Amino acid sequence: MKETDDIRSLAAAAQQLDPMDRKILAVLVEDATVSYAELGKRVGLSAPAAHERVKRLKKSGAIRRMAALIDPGAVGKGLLAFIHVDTSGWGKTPALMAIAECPEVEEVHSVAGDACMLLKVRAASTRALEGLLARLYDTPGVKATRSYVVLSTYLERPPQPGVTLSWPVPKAARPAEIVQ
Amino acid sequence: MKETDDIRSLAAAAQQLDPMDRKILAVLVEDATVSYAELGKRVGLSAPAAHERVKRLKKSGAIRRMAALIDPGAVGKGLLAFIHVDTSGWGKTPALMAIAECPEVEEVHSVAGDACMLLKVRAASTRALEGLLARLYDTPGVKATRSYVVLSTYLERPPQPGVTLSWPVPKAARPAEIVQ
DNA sequence: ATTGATGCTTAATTTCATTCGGTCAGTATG
DNA sequence: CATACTGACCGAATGAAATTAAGCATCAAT
Repeated sequence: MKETDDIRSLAAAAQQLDPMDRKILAVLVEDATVSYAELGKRVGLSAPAAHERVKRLKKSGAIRRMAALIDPGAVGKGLLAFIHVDTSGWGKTPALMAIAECPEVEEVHSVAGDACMLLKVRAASTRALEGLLARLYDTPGVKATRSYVVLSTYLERPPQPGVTLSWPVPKAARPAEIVQ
Repeated sequence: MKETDDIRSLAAAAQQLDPMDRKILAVLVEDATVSYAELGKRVGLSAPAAHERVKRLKKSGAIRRMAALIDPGAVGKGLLAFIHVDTSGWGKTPALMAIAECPEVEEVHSVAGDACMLLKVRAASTRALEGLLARLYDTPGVKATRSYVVLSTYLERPPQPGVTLSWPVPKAARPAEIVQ
């Protein structure tokens, strides 16, 4: 039996995405409402085959879930901001993580660089943003915050399956090759 | 006829989300695969009524689209970074906007604060991130960049329909009330 | 060569989306 | 007030799509 490098085979098995899988992902990331017949037609497969692939992609975790992407403005959350949080000591305290329960908070990352934590926040108003900042400063360990309020958004999309294969050589940018 | 404040009625008509709409959005943001019968059951509506609501939410733009949310690791993009870009002059040049074509670039915002542009980038490796930075520095008008590489992500989700109604009064945090 | 596994196909079945009247409450209008 | 209109809902019916089933080709390993 060929049981080499089994250590990461669990992850590897789940990540073996052939070109067909990538094509399917590319379609579904853009529009998850296509019928399996239509999806199959676009990638060159029958409906049940496409269905089988999608089922596998879901089970493996490559597709986390199908979601409705809503217009923040429509739900009255027109203000977007990124907040850098400096903490004293280790940032990931339960008290700080608790803000993740606010529906305003969309992302929480720990980052390398001069900030400990980075938050993406979408609120109804500057008043609401102030409320969130007040809550942040109330949290033990929070030393300082720097807010970057978004003036306008030119691009915002979920993770894409595509990867740029060749980057331009510095000082001579030419069209980049893209896969999927 | 009651034609008061018609100026913003175009937007207003599209944003009149009653509590039922919010409930529907809350369900669909989490799982867009539920049947209309199931959706109706969860919000207290018949299948056709739920269907009608969703159709209206789509048409009004409150629901932008249904999308598959994929695991970045599964497609080999394990590196996430936020890049602040300082530009000389006005940031939104066609040359700078062109990087939006890279599938690595997920977000492009102009922000208030000490950075002109803010990018959210997901790449396969530090090598790929370097390639993107190289391309950035090749772009006319780009003065400097600061990269914040994400060490770990604790929360990452699409826009939520919910809004926090009452923020804790400073220096006395109590459980926040949340609608939907 | 034979077996087993994988991945596909077409065809059949079942579930669900969508359409179609018809009812009810609220609201303007004669 | 009564009437007509509008908007939102429901149950039933129809049509489309998801899902299952059965059979076939390819490939790897015995």
